[in-house]
Amino acid sequence: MSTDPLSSTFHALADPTRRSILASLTSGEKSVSDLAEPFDMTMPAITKHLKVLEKANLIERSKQAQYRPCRLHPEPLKDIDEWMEQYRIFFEASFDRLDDYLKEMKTKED
Amino acid sequence: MSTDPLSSTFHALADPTRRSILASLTSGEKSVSDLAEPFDMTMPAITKHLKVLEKANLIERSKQAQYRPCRLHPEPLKDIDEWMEQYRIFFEASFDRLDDYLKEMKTKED
DNA sequence: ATTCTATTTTACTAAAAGGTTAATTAACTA
DNA sequence: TAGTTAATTAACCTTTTAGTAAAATAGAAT
Repeated sequence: MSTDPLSSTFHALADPTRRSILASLTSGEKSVSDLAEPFDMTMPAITKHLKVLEKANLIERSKQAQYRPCRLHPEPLKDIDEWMEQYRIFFEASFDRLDDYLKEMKTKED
Repeated sequence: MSTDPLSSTFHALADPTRRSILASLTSGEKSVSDLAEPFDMTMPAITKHLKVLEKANLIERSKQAQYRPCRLHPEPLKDIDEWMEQYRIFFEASFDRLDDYLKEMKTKED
């Protein structure tokens, strides 16, 4: 896997378990066991998924007694949102707006 | 890699070469050789990257003589954009708006 | 001090990713 | 028809991923 931030973020999101963990964190901080509960998977597997999310900077961790709670760190999602910007014209555009855009491109060529 | 559409899309985007190929296609249809030109990589490697993009439905291909031109198919990006929706409150929100949101959540609990 | 609970680390596995070179296919060109 | 160009396939290699089971760590509770 490439190590640039955008690649790390996309990679972390390319797994349904990890996306589900993130969604679970939208309702607040959670322990590892809480996060693991919905999945038919051993704890070490969850630990690994959390490491991937942590390396992508999508979660932050702390310590409370023997717990290592996780919370959402949404900044990398903002970076993805900004990366998407260059494509919005292609998927958000009405045909009219795309047509305008293509005409604009042509004008710049002259 | 998981085979659900969102995972395929995120996986395809988790590589700088593939993101660069997509960006290159924003200026229109391109042949494989055209797409390969900026990279210090053999043609089979590019062919593989194109297959990943194609499986993720991010590009479409056609035939013109001995060429197999690619064009952008942006729909899966729209799906990502929609998936992001649930997180916008966390990364787009002013602190005030996030505060409102959290109060709203609390209200729902009662 | 011992035991229980929460989590991580280690060691191992199988499959997938991302690249290579060499061979192959397909269509144009002289 | 022979040769050239465009692209893919086949075979191979190395690293990473995603999981496991078993052992280790750390703090809480009895």
